[in-house]
Parts: sequence; C-alpha cells; structure tokens
Amino acid sequence: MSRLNELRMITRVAQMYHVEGLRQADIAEHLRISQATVSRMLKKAQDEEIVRTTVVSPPGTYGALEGALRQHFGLAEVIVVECAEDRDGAIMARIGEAAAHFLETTMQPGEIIGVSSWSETILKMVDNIHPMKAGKARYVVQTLGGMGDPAVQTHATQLTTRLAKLTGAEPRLLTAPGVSQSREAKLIMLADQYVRETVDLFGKITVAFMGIGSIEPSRMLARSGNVFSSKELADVRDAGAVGDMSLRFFDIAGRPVKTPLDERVIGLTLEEIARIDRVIGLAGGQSKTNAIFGALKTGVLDVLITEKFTAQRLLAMAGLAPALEEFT
Amino acid sequence: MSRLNELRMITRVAQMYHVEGLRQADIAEHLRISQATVSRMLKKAQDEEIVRTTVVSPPGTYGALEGALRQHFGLAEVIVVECAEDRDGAIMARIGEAAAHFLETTMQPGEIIGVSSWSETILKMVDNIHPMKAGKARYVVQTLGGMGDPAVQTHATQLTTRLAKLTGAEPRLLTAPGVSQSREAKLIMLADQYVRETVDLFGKITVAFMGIGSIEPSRMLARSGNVFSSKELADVRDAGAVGDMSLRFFDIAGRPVKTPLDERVIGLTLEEIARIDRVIGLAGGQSKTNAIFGALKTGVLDVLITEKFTAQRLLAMAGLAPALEEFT
DNA sequence: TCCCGGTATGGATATTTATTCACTTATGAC
DNA sequence: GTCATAAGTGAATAAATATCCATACCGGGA
Repeated sequence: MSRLNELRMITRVAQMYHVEGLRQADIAEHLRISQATVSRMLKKAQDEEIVRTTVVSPPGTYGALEGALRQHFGLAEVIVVECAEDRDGAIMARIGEAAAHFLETTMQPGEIIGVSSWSETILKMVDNIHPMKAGKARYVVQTLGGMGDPAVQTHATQLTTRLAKLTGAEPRLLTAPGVSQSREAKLIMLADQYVRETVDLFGKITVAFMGIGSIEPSRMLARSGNVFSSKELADVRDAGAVGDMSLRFFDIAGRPVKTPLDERVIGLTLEEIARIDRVIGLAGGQSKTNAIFGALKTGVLDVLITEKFTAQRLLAMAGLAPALEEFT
Repeated sequence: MSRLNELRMITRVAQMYHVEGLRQADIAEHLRISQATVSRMLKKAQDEEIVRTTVVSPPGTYGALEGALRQHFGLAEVIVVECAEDRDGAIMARIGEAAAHFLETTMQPGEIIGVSSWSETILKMVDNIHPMKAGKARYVVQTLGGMGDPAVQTHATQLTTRLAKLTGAEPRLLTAPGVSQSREAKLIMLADQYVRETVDLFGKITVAFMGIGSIEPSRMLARSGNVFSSKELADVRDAGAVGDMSLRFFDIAGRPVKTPLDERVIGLTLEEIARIDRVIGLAGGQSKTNAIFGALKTGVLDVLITEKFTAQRLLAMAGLAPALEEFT
C-alpha cells in the first residue's frame, strides 16, 4: 500500500518539477518534506521511468545516424549533414560548411592544425571558414606535398596559407611534391631545411583534417596530376586498397596497404595520423562509401563529417541495416 | 545554415546530458565550449522541444485525474486512489489509508489538527495512522459535538483521543452534542468552561480533516442518531442542500444553505473552515458525488482525497467529460 | 525483550547548474 | 562609412541540486 502512495507522491513531485517548473525547495515546502527528499524522489522517478526524457532530432539533423556511427565505429563525434542533391559537388560543399563550423566552434588557442591540402572537401571547408578574431591557432601544417606540376602545386600552398590566415596561424608549407620520383628523391627532399622543419611538426599536430579518397581510376589520376601511372594505381587496387588518406592506402577492413608507391609519398604516415589527438575525416558520396568504411576501420579517425545517405550506406555495410528504418 | 548546425549541436548536447548522463562541464570540455553555453543550449533544447519530458502515472495512480481536479477546482493538492470494489466501505478504507499517509508525511511539529469526529472515512484514516515518534502535533481539536445519545458520543471522544495519542498531541474535546435542542441550549453549552476552551481553539487550527456528507435521508438519519427529524432533513434538502461538512450544509454550487437547524449545531462554521490554512476533504462513492462537487465549489477545501470513479464523475459534472478518455 | 543490519530522513555541505556581468562581434539604420 | 542595437560569449558568481553524515526507525532473529 505505501508503495503505491510513494509512487503517487513521486509522480506528483516529478509533475511539479518537470511540468510546472517549480524548484525543489518550493516543492519541498508545498509537500512539507525536505529538499533532500525531493531530490531523491526525482532520482527515483528517473529510475522507475516515471519521467521519460527523449531527445528528438530536429528536421534536417540526424542524431540517430550520428549516434549509431559513433557507437559502431568508436568515434568521439560524428556529424551528418543533409544534402538535397546527390551530386558530389553539392555534398562536398555541405560537408565543407559543417567542417568549417566544427573547426570554428571547437578550435582551441595555440592549436597546431594539420591539413592534407588537395582534397576538394577540405577546400570547401576553408572556403566556409570565417576569419577568427580571437583564439588564434599556432601553425597550419601542410601534411602532404603538392600534386601535379610545380605551377599547380601552388594550389596546395594557397590553401594552407589561406587557412593559416583565417585561423590566425603561421603556415608551415611542405615545399615538395606529394609523390617523389623515387625513394631516393624523397630522401633528398627531406634533407631540405624547410621541408625538414615542417615534417618535424607532424608529431606536434593537435588536430588534423583528412580528406578521404576513393580508389577510382579516373578521379584518382585526374587529381594526381599524373604523378603516378594507372599501372601503379592498379597495383594499389589489386593489393586490396579501397581508399586513402593523405595517399596512405587501406583496404575495406582498415588494414594499411603498402606498395612501393608508399615509399615515395611525402606526407603523414598512418601511424603518425593515429597519434594525433583529434583527426577529423571528411567525405561523402556514393563513390566514396567503401573508402570511408575502410577509413573508419583503420581506427585513426576521431571525428567523421559526412552526409546522410552515405551515413546510411555505412551503417548498412556495418550490418546495421535492420535499424535503418529509424534513420530516415 | 548555421541555424541547422546550431540545432545539431544542441541536439548532441541534449543527448549527452539527458541520455548519456554527462555533466555539463564534461560536455563543455568535449565540445570545447564553456559550461555556460552548455547550460544555455540545454535550456534552448527545452524551448525548442528537442528534449521532451513526460511524466507518466504508474499503474494504480491517477496523475491526470488529480491534475484536472486541482486545476478545475483550484485545489492545492488532490489525491485519487484506486479502489477495486465499488462498495462504500472499501472506498472509505482506501481513502482513509491515503489520508493517513498524507497526514503522516505532511504534518508539521506543533500543528493544531481539527477533526470532525463522526465521519466514517476519518475513522478509517485514524485506523491507519502509525504512531508518530518525532514531530508531535500540539492539539487535536474536535470540531463538532458528538452525535446520538451521550453513551454513543464517546465514539467521537475516542476518535479524537486516539488521533491525539497517535500524533503525540493533546486532545481538545467538545463535550457537547453536535446538535443542541435549541439555540438557547447551544448558548448554555457554549458557556461551559471546557467547551469554551475548545471552541476558542477553532480559530487556531492549522489543518482540518473534513468528512463530506451527502444528503441522503436514510444514512443521514442513521448517523445522526435521530437528533433531527426527517422533517428537518427535508427542509434542508428543499433549501437545495446536497451535502455538508461538519453539519454545515451547501448546495450544488457551493453556496451555504442556512436553515434553523444551523443555529443549533455546535461546531465549526463554514466561515471558520475557510480560514483554516489547510482543509482536507475526504470522501468518495457514487452517493457522495454531488456532495463532493458542492463541497469543492464552496472553495473552503485545499486538498481533496477521493477515489478514481468519483474523480471521474466530478470531472464529468464539471463539464470535462470529453477529456475522460485519457483518465482511465 | 533487546540488539542488529537495512532503509529512510533532514540538516549541512559539496557539487553542479544557471545567471550575471563585462566585453566582443554582427547587423542594420542613417 | 559611423553609430546604436542586438546577440552571443566565457569568467565569475549566485542559485539550485545532490550527497554526506548523523540519527531514527523498522523488521527480524537471539
């Protein structure tokens, strides 16, 4: 009997607190009990599920998708954006916006930002960053050499420099090609004073933005500026690679895929990426799904920023398809 | 655009706070913002209805009914109990239990308790009170003279005394009949030293338990011990009375119904009842519905303790029938 | 009967949360 | 452009809430 009366009272307290918005002290007075007891009753109301709190995602946000991805891939944060069109360009733009906002709101003063310069998504991110007045970053470090002929390499330089300016940081450029001619050529590049200084900062990077690339011959070659042949690309794919971050390839299970090409790349290694405090992966789109899945499996990412349909596909691949109903 | 990102972030914060149970400071650290902002976001989440808190009544409790009654009749508290059987006896027993629990949990030390002694529900209440160890009441004041022949009047005395003992208070008895022979007889009674002392306490009562009686010839006469005639009863009813508290009659709209009988009653008046800080009305059952409705309309009650079906009928009478669906 | 472990209580206090304040930045009128 | 206004921020602080602690009480077993 008293059990029921107890529940009745707890319900009433919960009502007053959550619905009527009274303070615990007022409720205590009203019911002539102590505030401590009211607090305990409210806790009990939670435990007994007399009060239920639900968090609903507003239209255009995808809390459930984000939560499922966080959980399944062990990520600290996931941001899923909505994208009306399914064009890759539109998707990158939206992801870039979100990444920009993320950087703006989470950047700490003195941070050392790593950025692999030639991802289009990262370009979009930089486009959307507002100049920061307070709380400047320390360095923006280019984590991969430039692609294509030297004239075009200035794109990378510009992007790094622009990001540095926007964040109030000092740019640290990697004045070398992303893919050197040979292992030996790479060593020579690394001997350069300025290159050396930048590479030495790799271990100090506190936050890195990683474009995730897919192994798709046309795009890959296009963006590479033909620094490696379609033969090399085929080798990488034959070795099981599905995608790359900073030209470090991995397979669908997230295992690194090492080929001779690997030795010629001037930029962060997967091991170095893994040691960075916050690594933010940016990518979305049908063609990149496998690459993103592999990237997540490498375990080096802390944050993923992607797009709704991609997120759904990733969960489906992870075997969470049945739950997809909820994730519309 | 930033609007959506804002909502996304708020949703995430709400998720962390309400679902994952993190502290605001931890969330702030995770998201690299200030705790103040987290607090503000959570408030916004409430406002935007991103978090929804619902209080459900556990089975056997009737939060919705209680709330509707509180609201409609302007009561400070309402307790609705469940009663399996529809017998009046069973209903009174359950209401008595609830009233006992209410008294136990809300009584303040030094309280002066008024009790109109002959209501069966109040009898049940006293039956269910556990002796109080700490926080004793000051007085238990009998607010209506005894009914029936002097030998039977000891019932009233006993009830008051017993309640006083249970609450650690000093009993203050009204050693007079509830209904005197005449106006003159009443004055003589009131001249009595002990009666005087008790009546003087009427104005000091801090909490009063009121049985609510219905005008129903058989029961009324039975309980009255035939101190008034069926003619007198008919007069009262003809005057529109539907019920009484402490033999003070009122009609369905809660208006006092004064008849010559009124002058002969030795006990609290409605005006005196109205001045008491907390007046708790106890009643339930089909036959008492109109009486309770009238009692609520008098505006003298602060708390009502009743039973589920009675509560539903009261709301139906109040014109809240359509809402009854929810109140099963 | 008395004593013991488990549970509940309110007062005091530690912890957590909300609000204030001073300041910065964005926005819009002129 | 300049100014005023509005909106947002974090540090400090006020306010509210949760927890600790000492105590009281209940039920059950010696």
